[in-house]
Amino acid sequence: MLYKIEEAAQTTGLTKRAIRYYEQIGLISAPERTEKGTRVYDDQDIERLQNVVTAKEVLGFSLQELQQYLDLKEQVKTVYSHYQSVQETTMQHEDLKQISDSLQAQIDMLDQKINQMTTFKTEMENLKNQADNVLSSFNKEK
Amino acid sequence: MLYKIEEAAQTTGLTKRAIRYYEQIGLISAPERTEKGTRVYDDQDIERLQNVVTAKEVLGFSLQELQQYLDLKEQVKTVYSHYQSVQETTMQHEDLKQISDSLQAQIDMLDQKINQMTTFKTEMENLKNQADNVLSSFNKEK
DNA sequence: ACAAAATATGACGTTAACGTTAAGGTTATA
DNA sequence: TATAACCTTAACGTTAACGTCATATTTTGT
Repeated sequence: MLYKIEEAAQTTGLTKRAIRYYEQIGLISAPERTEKGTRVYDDQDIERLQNVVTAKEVLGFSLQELQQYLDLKEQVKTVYSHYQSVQETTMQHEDLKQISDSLQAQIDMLDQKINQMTTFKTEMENLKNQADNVLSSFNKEK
Repeated sequence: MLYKIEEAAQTTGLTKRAIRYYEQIGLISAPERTEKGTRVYDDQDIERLQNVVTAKEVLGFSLQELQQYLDLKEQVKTVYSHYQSVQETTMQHEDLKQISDSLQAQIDMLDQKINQMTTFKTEMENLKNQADNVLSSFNKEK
């Protein structure tokens, strides 16, 4: 399936302006264009956009941070797809270790956030129980 | 222990400007002042500041959203502490149900985010394994 | 084929969340 | 006690992340 920017906006929940902006700052790669310059998005493009939206919402990253996060993912995929010829490329042992370390840092950070969120959630659940207690004692008195 | 704004900034990782700004927009309550107007923070103040910082980082909320989140918590605490006299106050059954529903909405949202984050984490772990695989095959060849 | 609707590229506007500087009071310390 | 280091408010500056025209092309429905 192919989509123009309006449909892309609808399905991702972004505005057209935001999509163009993301393209402009390099957060997403430029999609194909028609002969005369109209942007055309395929399913993979849409999927990536969705991914960006979700990551932004969930991780609470700025677009810059998001950029780095996505770049890191891209790097690993590149490395892995060129796996066989990796010795011949400019990819150095050091670079790979760098990537691995960055990934570990991201994992640790996610872990921390997940733990903190779980704590918040527990707190909220306690609060809700308190509220519901008051509510039920309310109902008894009727 | 009592702190002036500089120390409060150091221990929370915020800037002095940010702390004053948070007070200004009502995100945190105004601390005590000395005779001549210097802000003085006690341990509870600091703890609340820390809480704000963590919540902002982890939840990725805007200060407005954070405001509502904190207000909700405050509401429940107020309700619960006035529990016995709740019938005599202006607190209506409807209001309580409203609060309970808001809390549930927050809980659901946290749950979604936790799930998504866990997904992201798993993805990162897979990527790291890939990177480490390449690394170890690198080492074997030496 | 032509009007209406959608798209493209500027360019300026807006809001949140502070940063920074200025001009004064205050507190600590040598 | 003076003076450096810190505090205060006020006001203007800055950056990110778009919103909102404006103007020109393109695409689409009839």
